[in-house]
Amino acid sequence: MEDYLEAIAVLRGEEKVARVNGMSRRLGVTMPSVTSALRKLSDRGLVIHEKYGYVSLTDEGNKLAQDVLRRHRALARFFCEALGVDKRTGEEDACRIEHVISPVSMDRLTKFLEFMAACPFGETKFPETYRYFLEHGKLPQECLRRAPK
Amino acid sequence: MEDYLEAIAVLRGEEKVARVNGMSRRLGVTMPSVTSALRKLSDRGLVIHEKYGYVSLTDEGNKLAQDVLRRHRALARFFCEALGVDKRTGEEDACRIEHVISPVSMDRLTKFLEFMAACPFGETKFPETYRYFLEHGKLPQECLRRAPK
DNA sequence: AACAGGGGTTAGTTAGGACTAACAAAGTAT
DNA sequence: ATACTTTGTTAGTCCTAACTAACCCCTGTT
Repeated sequence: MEDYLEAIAVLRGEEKVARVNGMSRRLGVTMPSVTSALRKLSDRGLVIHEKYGYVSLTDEGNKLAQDVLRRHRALARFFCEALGVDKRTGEEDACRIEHVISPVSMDRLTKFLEFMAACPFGETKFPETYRYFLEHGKLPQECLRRAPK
Repeated sequence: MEDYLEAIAVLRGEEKVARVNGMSRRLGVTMPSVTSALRKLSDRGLVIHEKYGYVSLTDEGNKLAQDVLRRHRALARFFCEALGVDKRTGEEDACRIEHVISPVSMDRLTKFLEFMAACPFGETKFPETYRYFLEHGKLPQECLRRAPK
């Protein structure tokens, strides 16, 4: 179901509106599958979908969708940028993992990306400095000192 | 299904033999679920299971189980040791992700762990040095030189 | 105004994977 | 040897999430 929410959010961003057909193609499922998913999501108060019309998200649905997207993007970045996996594969893995990873691990992974970004010149002691970063939310003094500007 | 194979391999390691009851408790499912899974796996030639008897793996089943275990252990190590996730959560995430991660990403993750382990004093330029490590299978000269012995 | 054709829906199926209830085999104790 | 307990199995049900086939809406063309 999260996939459907995510697809709606992305389509509305890319093409202004989300329709059954677009979702169907994006998700690689048939239109009846989309229709039935939308009915369920509508029952749960997450999407708005009047018959034969456009699809949009309720506030609650949007919150969920944005959260999935956040996870997706972080995972994709991790695989592609950090681990050097090709974009296609990284995206696919993000798509599957985003639904099963725990909040705790997700949080750590996000922090790891921040840590990488924060590291002056990419130089660091890993995982020692990362541990410090986790605890204090910033790099240790001696690490920052090495980075003028 | 991979979970069942994995459970058999682990139980045979821990308690010498795998039985339905043990698998049931380890996997958190009822015994009928185990029985029915075993029938399927047996049909596919992956496990050997005579009624009311012990459960074991065929060569092919064992190969698959060992592969899942390898993935599981690498993922758990990554979450726990690299990212600093608590053991419990790391294990749970490994359990779920091991079934959906692509071979490519799994390979990179494994390499990342090797990279971490190989890094003298844990000091490195990430991700630059990691990229070098990926390409050449070892740390660059100037990095090794800093590590006497 | 009729009518194609694409988008959308409904109805009905299938497959996987879990569950409960009830029964059968094995093991253990008296 | 028999009765009880534990372990396993069978049968039948449910739920989810996909699918196909067949039927609706809508719009643009002529």
